Amino acid sequence: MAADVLDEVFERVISSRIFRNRDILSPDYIPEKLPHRENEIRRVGSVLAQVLRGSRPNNLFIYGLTGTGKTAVTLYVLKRLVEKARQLGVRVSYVYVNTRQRDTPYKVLADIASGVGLRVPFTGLSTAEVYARLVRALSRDTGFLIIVLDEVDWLVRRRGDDILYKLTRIGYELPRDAVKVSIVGITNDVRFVEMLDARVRSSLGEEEVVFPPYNAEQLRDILWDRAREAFQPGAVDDAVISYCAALAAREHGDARRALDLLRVAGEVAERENAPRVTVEHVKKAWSQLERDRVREVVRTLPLHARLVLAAALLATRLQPATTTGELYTIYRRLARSMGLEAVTQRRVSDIVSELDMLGILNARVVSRGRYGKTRMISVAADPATLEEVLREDRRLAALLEAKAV
DNA sequence: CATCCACAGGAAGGACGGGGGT
DNA sequence: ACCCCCGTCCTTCCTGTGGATG
Repeated sequence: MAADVLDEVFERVISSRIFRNRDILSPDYIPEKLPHRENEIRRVGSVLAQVLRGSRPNNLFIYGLTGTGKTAVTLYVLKRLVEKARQLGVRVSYVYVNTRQRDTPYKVLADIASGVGLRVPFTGLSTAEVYARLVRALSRDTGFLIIVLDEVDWLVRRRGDDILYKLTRIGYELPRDAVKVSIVGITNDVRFVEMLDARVRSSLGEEEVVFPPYNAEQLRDILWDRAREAFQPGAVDDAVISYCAALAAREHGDARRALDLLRVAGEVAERENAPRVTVEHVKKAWSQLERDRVREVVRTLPLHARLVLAAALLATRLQPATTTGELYTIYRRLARSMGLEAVTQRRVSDIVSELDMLGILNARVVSRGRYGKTRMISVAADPATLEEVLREDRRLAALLEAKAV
């Protein structure tokens, strides 16, 4: 009997009425065509193509909001460039590091090192030692190396621009006939340059390309482009695509979100054994994506951060926004009732900032004149989802049960 | 118009656990 | 075995500040 159930599942997956090739909608997929990014491809390409003439490309800075195709365009250009270079007998390689996931100087250097075939332990060495080894390895290398630092604003915000400075100067440490290194910095934050040391700024900003967000119409083109290959004929219609595009356009034209949305909508439809994807499926997908995101974030939060979150949740039951001081009072009460030593208000302030950056809380600084300067803190994520995730911890569930704040 | 609130947020550093090189 | 380094949380101490109030 169990076999019959499984057979049914297998059959459904194999002969999907929805998907033809789901991978085409995956976030890692680099498509052959990038609609509405022709100008950007041309600009990035003409900077990096200098290697084909045997000269080091200028360092390049790419700005644009999330999901505007910065990463896709960069990787697309590099992939094509490496192919072309090989035909011409030019040695070109590149290393891609997402500094949001690899958010310390050590990890970034270690990734670059392993990208050029150097084995580096993931901890234990000093950063200076990894740098020295990297320099040694590069000294023996020839050709061109392009280092892509994606979401580099995260790294700089948290760790400063020291490694950026070092990396932009790595060429001076190498023999003249060794590899020529170029840096491509990608950032979501336009004001990011202001955080940089003037020397880094001028070095990294030798060339700049700005990626404008997509509008709903462009998003539709992008979605259709992928949907045609990813879905079975007739499995999606224009209403579904337009709806995805509209939702994503509202989120500053984020194509990644749009594609995620479409993929998950397809998955929902498949699970329901529906003949095709509907707008309802997209709506479900939207909330599922949000839940996944919140769950993922909350799960990795340290205990006191979760307590702060619980405190914020309790506070919003009474009022839309809470000051830092009020939040701290509630938090302290929660901590004490759990028999925990409360962390300082300074620490809670940092936790709030982190939660704000993660999009779980909203915190904006306001001045209330005589009544001081503080932050008004509110819950940004869906409260019900948040509560559900927090309740996975039994002790927190008990705290959230309490009516009185 | 100066004052002064209630914090913001920078700087320095420490405890601790996970992991080196030699 | 020894000492070293890093990242994560956290503390302590600190200077800075927008604008209602007196």
